[in-house]
Amino acid sequence: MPRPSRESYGDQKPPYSYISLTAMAIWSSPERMLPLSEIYRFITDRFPYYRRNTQRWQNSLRHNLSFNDCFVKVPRRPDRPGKGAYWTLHPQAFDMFENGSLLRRRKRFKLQKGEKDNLNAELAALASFNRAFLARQAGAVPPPPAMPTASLYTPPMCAQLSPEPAELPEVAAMTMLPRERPRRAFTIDALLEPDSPRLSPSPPHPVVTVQPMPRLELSMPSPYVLVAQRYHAELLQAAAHALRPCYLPPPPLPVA
DNA sequence: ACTTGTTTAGATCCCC
DNA sequence: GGGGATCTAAACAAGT
Repeated sequence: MPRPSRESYGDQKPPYSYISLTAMAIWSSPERMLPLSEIYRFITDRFPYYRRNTQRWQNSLRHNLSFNDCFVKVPRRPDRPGKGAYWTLHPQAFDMFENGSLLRRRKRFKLQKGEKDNLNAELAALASFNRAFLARQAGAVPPPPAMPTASLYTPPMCAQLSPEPAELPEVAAMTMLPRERPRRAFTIDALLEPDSPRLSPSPPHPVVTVQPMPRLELSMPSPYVLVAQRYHAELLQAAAHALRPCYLPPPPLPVA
């Protein structure tokens, strides 16, 4: 399929890849994770170009989410039912943009086979936990299985959890499309700089300030779970609260 | 029925 | 020119 010329973004199309746009959307959320529909909304809110031909670019975006290891699908919390999972960025993936630039990736982010297997196993276990949680809420007998992995809850990892979500950079006014490719670093935080009224007339050019990319500790174990950890912790709290009378300890199973 | 997610395929763009 | 990154299209399965 013919790809639009690189120059064609000049009139409308932003110079950012779908990966970049998705990363922006995810990064803009308080929990650093969003369902697909919210990612769509982020993009259409800020880039009028994407209000057209939605089927085309949304298909591409979904393809990117699935295809690229830099995006991690986190099962929904049982107390937040809805369609589709949440999507988050693999923390190590922040390193894949040159100098934090969203314009072009330095290198495709690829998990090692083992890493990917572990990740999938943990997320599958989490999804399984959620199903059991829901079943139990619905009155089913079997208690939720043990939480997915020790790695998520071992003290060193728990100690890294911040009590509150990381500060949210306000969503930037990004409704105006650049006429030419910016020549300076284009970081997620720069894009998400302090808000301005979203529906007010856009400035003639986007205001882009250069800020250092947040450097993440790449040495931390299971780095993808920074978001999932908080998610799990909340899940446990919710479970303990909602099911206190019967959740701890689980009733003994009837002996057949 | 519609949305979400996965996979495959083929094309262009861009850096080396 | 080769190879990686990106874009687009399409088919299909699964979930809501």
